[in-house]
Amino acid sequence: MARTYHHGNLRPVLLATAAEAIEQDGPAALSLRDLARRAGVSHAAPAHHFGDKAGLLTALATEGYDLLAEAVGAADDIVEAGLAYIRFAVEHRGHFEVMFQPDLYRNDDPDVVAARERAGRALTDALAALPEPPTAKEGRAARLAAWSIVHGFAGLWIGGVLPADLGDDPAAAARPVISRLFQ
Amino acid sequence: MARTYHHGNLRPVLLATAAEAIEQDGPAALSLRDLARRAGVSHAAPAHHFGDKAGLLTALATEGYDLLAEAVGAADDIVEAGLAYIRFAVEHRGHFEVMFQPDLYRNDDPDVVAARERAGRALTDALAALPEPPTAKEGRAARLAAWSIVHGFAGLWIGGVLPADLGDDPAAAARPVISRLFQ
DNA sequence: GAGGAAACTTGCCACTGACAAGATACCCAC
DNA sequence: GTGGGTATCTTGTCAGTGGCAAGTTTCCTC
Repeated sequence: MARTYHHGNLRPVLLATAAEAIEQDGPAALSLRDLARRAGVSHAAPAHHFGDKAGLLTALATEGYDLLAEAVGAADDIVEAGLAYIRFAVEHRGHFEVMFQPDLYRNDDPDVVAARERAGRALTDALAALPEPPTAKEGRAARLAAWSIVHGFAGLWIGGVLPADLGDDPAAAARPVISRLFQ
Repeated sequence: MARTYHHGNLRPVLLATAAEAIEQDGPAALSLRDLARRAGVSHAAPAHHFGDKAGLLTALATEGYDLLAEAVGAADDIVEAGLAYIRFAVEHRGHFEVMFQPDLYRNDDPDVVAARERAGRALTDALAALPEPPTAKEGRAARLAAWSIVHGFAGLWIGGVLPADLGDDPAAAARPVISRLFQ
């Protein structure tokens, strides 16, 4: 691949490299100049596509919510949807860490808001299989409980505070845990 | 309060200011030099007490785990312990955000490891009130489920992705949610 | 009150994000 | 095809940051 003046595919490459870098060193250590170096472009090239650092992370969060919606939507069982959520968080840790840290990006950006709503719908749909709750209030509590338990397990797993003898398969470790909520 | 060469109380002041700053702008935006300015000392003063930025955040995480252990330990009911966890996360958001982002600090520092274990014991103790599980495996799943649901709710609340009409009292909003797990 | 340690300062360097201005390649109307 | 407009990328610069080294001031102990 000859180096031309135009990279031609810079935006997605930067996003992918950013996700990888965050996965390794966390969002705080992310450097736009490092991304540019890895992509073989000048230090100011990222700014053209994303404006600034927050812009890049906004795009990354948007991509993350869409990936999450896809992953959860593909599950056909309620527990499987929860495990898909956890699998997404661990396999796309870079995206996940950004998504739920609103200080890192423009939380109210229209694109990210729309993507977040799509993901929210996918989660709600997955929970539609639950027995119809007696009141709307209880229905909401049930949805929040399900979301909380999978989000919490994912966060703890990523946070590195869980005992090491849980193994290295988060879905396998999570199954008996989240099953306690749906019985 | 006359300005003397020796600040005299710099370490705790820096920790408190750091927690405040992180609460406002997130851990990524934290600047040691800004902390030093706010405390009225030179830009290199923080390094004396903490070595480097990771050292300061290590101390902050340690303090956070101790505060968490205290908060959870003071609750006498299992649901109350969960709500105390969530209240801690929201009221000490600065500590909380650092604690579960291992990339930010020295995760294996002896002090922070010890504090983390103290907090873990406090959580386990709070769960001792649960009915004795038939197997050790189920007992662990129950503990992880409880930890996950409160940790997840706290993370979602802080992440700013929960619907706004939940109000502004996280404990009140969380009670019906986490109660679903203990019934 | 002397000596040594602790607390803090000044000065410096490499790196970063953001901005401005310029260079190059692409693409569409004609 | 070609000329002009535009998207893409580069070079240059600036203030701010973290970390290190060396120096200064205060405290504390014997």
